[in-house]
Amino acid sequence: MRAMGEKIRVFIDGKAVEVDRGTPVGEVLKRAGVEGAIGVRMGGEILDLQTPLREGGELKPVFEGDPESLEIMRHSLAHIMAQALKELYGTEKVHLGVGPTTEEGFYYDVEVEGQRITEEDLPRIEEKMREIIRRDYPILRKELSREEAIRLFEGLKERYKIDIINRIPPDEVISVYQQGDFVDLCKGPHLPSTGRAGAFKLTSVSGAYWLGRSDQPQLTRIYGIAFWREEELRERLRFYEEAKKRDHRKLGKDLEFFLIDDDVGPGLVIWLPRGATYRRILEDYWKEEHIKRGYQLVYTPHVGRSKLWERSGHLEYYRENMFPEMEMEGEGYFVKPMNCPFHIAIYKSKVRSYRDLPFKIAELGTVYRYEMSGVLHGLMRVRGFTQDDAHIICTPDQVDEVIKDTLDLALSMLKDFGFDDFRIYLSTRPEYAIGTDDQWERSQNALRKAIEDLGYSYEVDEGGGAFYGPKIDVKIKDALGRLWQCSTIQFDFNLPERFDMTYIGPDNRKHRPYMIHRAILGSIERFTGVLLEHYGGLLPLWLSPTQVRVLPIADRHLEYAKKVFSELERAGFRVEIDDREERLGAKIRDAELMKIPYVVVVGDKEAESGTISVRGKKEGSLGSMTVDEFVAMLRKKVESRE
RNA sequence: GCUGGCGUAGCUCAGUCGGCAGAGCGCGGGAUUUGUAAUCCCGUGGUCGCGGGUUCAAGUCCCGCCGCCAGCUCCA
Repeated sequence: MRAMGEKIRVFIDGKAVEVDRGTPVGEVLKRAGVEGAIGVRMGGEILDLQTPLREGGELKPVFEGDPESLEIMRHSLAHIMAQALKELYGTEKVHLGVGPTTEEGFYYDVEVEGQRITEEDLPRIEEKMREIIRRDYPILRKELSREEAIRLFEGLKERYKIDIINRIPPDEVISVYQQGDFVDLCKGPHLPSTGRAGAFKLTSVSGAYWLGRSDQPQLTRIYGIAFWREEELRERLRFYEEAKKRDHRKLGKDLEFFLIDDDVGPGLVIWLPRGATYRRILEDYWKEEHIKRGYQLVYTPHVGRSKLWERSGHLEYYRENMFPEMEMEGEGYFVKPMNCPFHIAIYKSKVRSYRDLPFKIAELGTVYRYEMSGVLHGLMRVRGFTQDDAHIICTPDQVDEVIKDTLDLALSMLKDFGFDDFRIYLSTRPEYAIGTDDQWERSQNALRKAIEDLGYSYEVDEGGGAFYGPKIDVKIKDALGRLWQCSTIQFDFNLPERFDMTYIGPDNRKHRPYMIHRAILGSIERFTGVLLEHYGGLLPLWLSPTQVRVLPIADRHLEYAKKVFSELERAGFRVEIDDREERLGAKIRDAELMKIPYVVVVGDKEAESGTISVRGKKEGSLGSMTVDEFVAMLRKKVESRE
């Protein structure tokens, strides 16, 4: 394999070294006088010390603690876990799938014959892993021919590994890594020895399909997280504990925002008075912003005739996501999974001139979709939800302007809610697509230009668009850092054709318009879930269902409390009064637990001087002030959406 | 839908080996009139998710279903 005598040049920290082609990276580093590295970065690739260097180039040594080093260490931990499983359950009983790294750790997909691995087994597996780490096996790399590799893994009864080998392109090197008597098919990179592994913990067990396909067998996926230092690991575990408290499902219950009732049905949300108050404020704001931007607001029905969904193509392409058909007077109806056909009916109700475009209609449209029971998740993934939907119909010339305006609206609304950490994705033409090249090019350019003009960075999902058009998605993070799609701006070259939508141009002839679907919050439900987690339940003042709670200290202060209460109410705030016979401490505690932004305490002192004592959930005690001063402070915060 | 785990009072949870279904909070009544995160006393509250089975006896063991949780697959 190694062509003797052939030299390659590498550069390390600006220093040039000449070595034989095929010299292991570790040897190369030693030659360059670099010590203590556990691998190198070469271009986009991370290579470990065991890997023979095939080409010259720039090498960046990777040391413990570098971000790339975690990748190497976590990868080795996956192998150590696999070895532990083999030792615990028998080499021939454990069949390995894949064992990659994740953002915080690693997992391995395995099949253990005749055994069910549960979370109770994890401590035992961890113990065995620590033992393997203590044994400090050197981790050796070997390169094999395809035949040798297949023979090796047939002997080990590793059917999934053979499956992988058969998928490796013919020109790629097949490598295995060995530690002790454990051998695994693997590209690497790995630590020099098992003893170098850092702090880890196995966190959960779940099922995962082989190759990610539901027609393939399901393996057991064991997850772990890993860091170099014990302290970092503990901090991460603490973060998960904290995140549990921020879970919108818990907050939704504690703060009395919403309810999902078993008798009503899974994935169907009931908005309780406090949640409904918040939602009303949100919807009012949403409507105002849309009217400002020239949208017309509409309402459309929740069901529509089967033949409408036939024409729209939903029955052909979307039926498995729809609630089943119902029948009435010999006619079929479906509950709507989308609002588009209704909005199109509005567009088509009149002859439209180019002078009427862009035509922008918006609706908080409640749709119902069948989602598999296993995917339902609080407010984030439900079966009935309200999209903040809009459709924009415009001429080809207006596309740039329309998209820019739409993206600007989307991002400025997200910012009003306090989100500035979002990710923007541009999805382009897939292999199978309808529409002309000109349409695709024009719309993809419009999308790209809008993002760039507004000065945002984005990722391109090449070929990730729908068959009927390209799109921009904006995703925001929940408490655990999981991304949820909220905003979407999507071209549609399909429906205008299907519904024969037209406008009359300046040439007095019919033309086909461009149509854009878009949602900004995505759905009120999901957005609320993300918002609750983002703020840990303490919503900004303008969105808080109760903004102020007035707490009289004793019965005799009730009259003055009521006066303060009505002054605040008259000033336009959402106020409550806690007139229970409880101690102040208890009333404060309850207000804190309900995450009420401000409480106003009134007792003898305040009644006498005509003031109030203010305590903010975030700020703590703010001392005494007049109601007018307090109102001015609140107004400022509401206006700035603080 | 799949794999694994879980389901006990309105909420959070305990219930050992199969042997009388519990606590705190809440809620109702009473006492207390209170100054920045829980006042005290008394009372109230159960189809142990649903249905079947084993057993003298099932919250507990077995089977089926429903729901929830984690992940897979899929999506706003």
